[in-house]
Amino acid sequence: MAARRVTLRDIARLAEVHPGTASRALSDDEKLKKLVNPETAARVQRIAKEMNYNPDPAARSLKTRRSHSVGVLIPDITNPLFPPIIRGIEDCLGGNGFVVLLGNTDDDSKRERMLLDGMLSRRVDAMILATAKRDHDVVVDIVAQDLPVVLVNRVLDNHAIPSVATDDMAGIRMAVNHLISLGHTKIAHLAGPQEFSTGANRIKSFYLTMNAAGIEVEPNMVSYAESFSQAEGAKRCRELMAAFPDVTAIVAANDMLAIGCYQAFEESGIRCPEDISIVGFNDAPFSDKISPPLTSITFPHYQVGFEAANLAVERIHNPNSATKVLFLPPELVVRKSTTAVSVKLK
Amino acid sequence: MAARRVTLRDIARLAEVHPGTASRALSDDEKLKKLVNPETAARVQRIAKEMNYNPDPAARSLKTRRSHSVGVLIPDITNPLFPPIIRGIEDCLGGNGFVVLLGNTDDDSKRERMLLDGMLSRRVDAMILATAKRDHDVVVDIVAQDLPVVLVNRVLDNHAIPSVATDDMAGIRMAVNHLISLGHTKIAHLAGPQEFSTGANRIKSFYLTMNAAGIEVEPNMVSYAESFSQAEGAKRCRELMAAFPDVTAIVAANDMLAIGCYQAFEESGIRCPEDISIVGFNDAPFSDKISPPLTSITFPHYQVGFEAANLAVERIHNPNSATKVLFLPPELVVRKSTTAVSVKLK
DNA sequence: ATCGGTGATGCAATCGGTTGTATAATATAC
DNA sequence: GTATATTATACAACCGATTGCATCACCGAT
Repeated sequence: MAARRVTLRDIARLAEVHPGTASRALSDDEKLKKLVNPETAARVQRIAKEMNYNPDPAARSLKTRRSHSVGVLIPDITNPLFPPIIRGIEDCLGGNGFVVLLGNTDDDSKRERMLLDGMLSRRVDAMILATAKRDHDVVVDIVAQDLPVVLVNRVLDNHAIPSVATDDMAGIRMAVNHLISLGHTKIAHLAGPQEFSTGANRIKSFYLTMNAAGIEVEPNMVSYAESFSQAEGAKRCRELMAAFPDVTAIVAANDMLAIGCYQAFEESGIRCPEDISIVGFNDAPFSDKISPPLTSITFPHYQVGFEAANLAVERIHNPNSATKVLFLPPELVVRKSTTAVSVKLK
Repeated sequence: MAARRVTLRDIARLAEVHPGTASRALSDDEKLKKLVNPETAARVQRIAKEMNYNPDPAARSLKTRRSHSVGVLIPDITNPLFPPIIRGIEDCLGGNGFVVLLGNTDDDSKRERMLLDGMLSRRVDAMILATAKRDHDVVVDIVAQDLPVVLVNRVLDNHAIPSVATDDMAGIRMAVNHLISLGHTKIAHLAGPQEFSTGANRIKSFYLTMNAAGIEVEPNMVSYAESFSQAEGAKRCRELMAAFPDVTAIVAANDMLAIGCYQAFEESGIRCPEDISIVGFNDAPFSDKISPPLTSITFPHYQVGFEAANLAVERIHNPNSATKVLFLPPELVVRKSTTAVSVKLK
């Protein structure tokens, strides 16, 4: 039946006040609200509730330039890393009366542009970017619009933008030190694509940690995957194993790459963890179910999303609030893919 | 800098026409557009493009009651079944100029209500419900508002609402027949919760298929899980194995339950597939990576989402279009968790 | 020359809240 | 008892696009 929506004028009429007064009585803004007599305000509020009044967001946003919505851009929701992050974002935002506009960019800047435009034109109150690329085109663009932005899962080198992420460097440090403590020294790194901050930070930390332990990294014992995919993992692992048969452990830049390695191991009859140990990164939801269960670096995905949304809300309410950069600690989850180094029988 | 947004009046001024004329020139509505002189229209359009004009959605939606956004309600994005569906929805919607408002209900009707209200008050043009519950409270509520609704991943018994899903019955039929063709006759069913249409349809199909094959299902050889979780799967599987040690195969209502069974098998030293075969449902992303890789029923998740969105768009443009109910075919993916029945050595 | 018709455009109301300013009513001060 | 604050409310413009209606120019027909 679609009964005509109840409007501010309706409740004003019932409360026998002017719409303007009614508006103030229902305002969240304390400054405005205290302009109206408490009794009148109470009456208006009661009637509004009785009538189940909901202000029209279009009308409101037309005047106020506020949409109570936040745009979220991620590479691909199909990547198991993102669902929990999104979930955190949505929970926080929803709790604050905001709604989430979601877009998948596929790391394609044309798509990203398009989605962003759509969101900007819909007057989102803030943007949360979970894209991991290191270029900041889009970011500066948004900043130029005076729109709050929060990065999630990555930070800018200069920490100029509010961000929430895990500490990639610390994570890799834990991974490497774990292997070292098991007696490994011939450790290879299967690095991710370098245009992602995650790929770049992890490789950096690998070198630093190895050096700190006094272990020299042989040239080419770090291999670069062109994507965070299983196929690339397998391919690079094959090359690595062929070039360095005496490697006893691999630090993979993420779980997908690690799983690709499993495949390469199997092909060449290498047993994991007996012959080689491997540790992943991200602790993807299935990492504990594969065989052998993968030792990995986990971090609180949900909280990362939640906190990012929190920062966004803070920024919306106070655009001049401090530019916080939050790192949530990673943790090492030891499973069955790593074990003490054994003397290889030739 | 936040340069003031360019408005319809701006381009009207530049094109030296009245805003009303400009509006018509830029309208998608052919009826309106042909009211204006083609030359004038072209000029207006050119200027609009040059000035990078974007109509304010708030203003537009205030007048037209259209928001060009669609609400999507799912139980939990963290459930691996949903990301590809969401992705399909977003791709289709985005291609049609709509934006997605996403909400996670956790199958909690209070949460669902809240999210729905938020979306309704934001004047979404349609709702897509991926919640699997069989009660239709929310649905009737939306229909009462004259708002297009599409169900995804489930259908109503009476097919009264446009929906897109896979054919649960056909899927289970394939699973059961696969086991039968491998020589199994002592087949148990680990059923899902019955308040979900998926749980209900799958159990029904199990009985039908077994009967059609002339195999009698022993009482209690169908066990009811209280949730689609690994823990429930393990628990029910233990009970089942204790009560029916001679069962040679299990049809699980979904992959999570099947994985729970793996755990139960391991506890009691039952080998899969040597001692027992098992089939899952959904083909979750990790089902091929676990050990043994799980035989499962797959269906085109992405397409299901895409088509659902398509239906929604169709409904938005023509509310009286036929109430389509689309079933996308499931497929059996045979992996290593099922094998020909072997004579058990006592 | 006049009229009806057609095509193109201008005009103005409208969608539903918000908010700066004016006004009225009451209280306080002298 | 008049002047001045103070408080509560009313008024009206406004956000930016849409659309029914009015208008006007120009056409061919009579």
